Amino acid sequence: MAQAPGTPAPAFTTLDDAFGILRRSGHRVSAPRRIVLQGLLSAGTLVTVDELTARLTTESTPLDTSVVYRNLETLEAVGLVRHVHCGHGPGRYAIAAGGDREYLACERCGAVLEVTGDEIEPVRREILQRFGYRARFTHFPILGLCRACQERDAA
Amino acid sequence: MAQAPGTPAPAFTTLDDAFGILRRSGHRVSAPRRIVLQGLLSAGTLVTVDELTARLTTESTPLDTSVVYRNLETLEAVGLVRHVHCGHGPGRYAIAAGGDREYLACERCGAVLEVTGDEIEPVRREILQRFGYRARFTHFPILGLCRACQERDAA
DNA sequence: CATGCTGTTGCGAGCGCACTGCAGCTGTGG
DNA sequence: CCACAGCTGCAGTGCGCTCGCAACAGCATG
Repeated sequence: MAQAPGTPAPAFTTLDDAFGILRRSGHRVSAPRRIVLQGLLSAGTLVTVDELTARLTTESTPLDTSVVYRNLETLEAVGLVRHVHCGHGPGRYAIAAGGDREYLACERCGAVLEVTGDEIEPVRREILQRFGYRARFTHFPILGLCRACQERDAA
Repeated sequence: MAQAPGTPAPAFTTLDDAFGILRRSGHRVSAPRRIVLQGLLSAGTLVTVDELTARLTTESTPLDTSVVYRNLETLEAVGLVRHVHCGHGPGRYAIAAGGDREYLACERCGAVLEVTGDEIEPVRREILQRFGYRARFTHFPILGLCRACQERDAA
């Protein structure tokens, strides 16, 4: 239920919405910021900073990875973006559209399944009952084998 | 049920047992190897490479971190050691005593709860039923808040 | 529309963790 | 005791991410 640390879920629909949210929280709407947000929106899925930077650099002006990192951090702080760490390797970012999401990732093929807090609640309840831990898979997903990789294993 | 990738569970009881296992799998029992294994055994809990190196360097001869990494890798390959990644930060290593273990880690205080595969099976079953993923928490734990930190939050 | 404050950029440097290459050394089976 | 893998020790590399700082540019304000 709770969103990323100390942030409401804005659920913006247009880029201008997002820019408004940024301004209202005391941030500026700079060119790199616009580009990053737009790039993330058009990517649609989880992307790494390098992927995002590469994609956005070819399409327009050069873009520094440190700037991308800083912007993603800012965007995440106001709730427009979230990111997840799937096993080793770099973090993956996405637009925070609507409520919170929890993740399952495949250790073999890298597939990431995104589910809502409600869908995963029974799992969390099971864990809480048995071990007393209040689990969150918003930032560090459940890792394992997806169905396809299990079937590939069976063969 | 399955142990770390492609390895039986040796369940050694003494250091000499462990050395025998090493030799039988075509590895040598060198001084650093002995020291690392002994250090890990006497640590009792999950330790990082840096902690282990520091602890073992003061007690004896200098020890290179790359050697420690390589030895831990070898020891893990023969099933004497395992390691887990709790959130950000370095991996944590422990003696692989007996069957496989799965982990829950607290994002706030860093506490790590170690449970058996059997204990966590109901959780895995729930996940498999609902999402088709065969989850493993042997290498990447369930992250969340431990009981103590939840109570601290409530207050 | 001009001004100034302050958040942001761009660039280099740096950090933590982990891994690699290689020459020289050493445990081990014969 | 010997020879030959396997291992050590050291320096160096790579990746993901962060920081410092001077120059720049949104944005509120007059």
